[in-house]
Amino acid sequence: MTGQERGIIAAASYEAKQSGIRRGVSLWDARKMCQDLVVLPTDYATCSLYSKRMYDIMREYTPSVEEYSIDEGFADITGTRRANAAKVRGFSSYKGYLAIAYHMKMTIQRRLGITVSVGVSLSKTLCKIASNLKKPDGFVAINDRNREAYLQAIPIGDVWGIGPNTAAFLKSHGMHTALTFAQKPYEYIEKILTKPHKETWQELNGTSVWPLATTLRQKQQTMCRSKTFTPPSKDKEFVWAQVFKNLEGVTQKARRFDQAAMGIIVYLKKQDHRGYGNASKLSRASAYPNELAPLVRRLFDDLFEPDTEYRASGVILTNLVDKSPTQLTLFEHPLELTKNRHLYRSIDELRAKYGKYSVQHLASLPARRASLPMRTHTLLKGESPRRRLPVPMLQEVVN
DNA sequence: TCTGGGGTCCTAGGACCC
DNA sequence: TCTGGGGTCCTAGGACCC
Repeated sequence: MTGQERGIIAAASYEAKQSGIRRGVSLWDARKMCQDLVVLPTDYATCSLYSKRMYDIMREYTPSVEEYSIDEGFADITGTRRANAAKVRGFSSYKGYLAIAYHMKMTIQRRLGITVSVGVSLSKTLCKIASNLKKPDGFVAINDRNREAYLQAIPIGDVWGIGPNTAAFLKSHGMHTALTFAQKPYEYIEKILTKPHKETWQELNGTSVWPLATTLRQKQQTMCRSKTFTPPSKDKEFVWAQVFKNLEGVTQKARRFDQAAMGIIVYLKKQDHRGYGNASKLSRASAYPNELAPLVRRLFDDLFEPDTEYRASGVILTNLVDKSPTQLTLFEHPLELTKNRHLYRSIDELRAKYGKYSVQHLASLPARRASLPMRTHTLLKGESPRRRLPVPMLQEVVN
């Protein structure tokens, strides 16, 4: 089970799931459910190495592979029977496409030493259902003949793309299983649902409407940093420091990917768990907190209500663009921009070398102090870089 | 389920135009 | 006074996913 760093379970082992522990359960509750629970930190590096190897194997069978997430992908093997015939001949008693899928599953298992569950079917949604049926070592094919029998046993809320809201809505209309939903006439579905769920209906009925996304998305469209603070706070300057910390984090991430934002959203979460946001457009793309600070502060001031408890804050960079050739507007000073570029390149290098808390804007210190009382200072003193850190200069911009 | 963090896509409705 | 018909673009927020 992993999820140490966030206070909730990010992924649960099959043993843990037997005790009722699922993704999203708080660590507190999880420990209550299972006394000898083992919680591990997330090992992203190892996971992505295995992920890459798994996708490489899948591509040995077909070029049409979608890397849906780190541990879940789609492969379209339509039309590859001839190409794969020699490879899979005599390997199993399966024929045709099933023989290819089974060979793929067993090759992953043999080379990587992990089991995977495979679902073979007519659409992505049906494949999801099939692969979920016999985890962790499943091999299930859903075809026209057995489709209804399988769908009958699937609760409507377990269908990929049908979340809690739509599940409740469909139940109120008498649809409790994937089958009762899929069997409604399309004219009826069309009246009560919108595009995504109409498409889910088609996918459940064996019509594939979601093509595979076979090319990796090169750049993200938005980036976000958010943090829940415990306990919640009414203290405006504390909450502001949290916002600023998120601003630092999210702009650093953007710089790492050579992207910059044309828009920005500041949001705060109240005790009702709802987010309240304030958005603005930028005249020019930026990924520098000192440039963005005055604007972000204004957005924050407009948003913040006194005597209100806030439990989380976040900053979202929107309309991200490639940073490389920055277009200046008529009245901007190239000198300032160059200064910023050098300044933040140095800051990013220092952080890479001495840790992410080694350099930070004064404005976000109150937030850091609350969560990491000692570490900040130890790092600053212990590692003492020769040059003076440019932090005071940044603070002026903030205020 | 007293609920973390990081994303995507879709839609309703307002602003604005002819 | 109360007013048509049609279009586009943008934004806030909902819903969902891992």
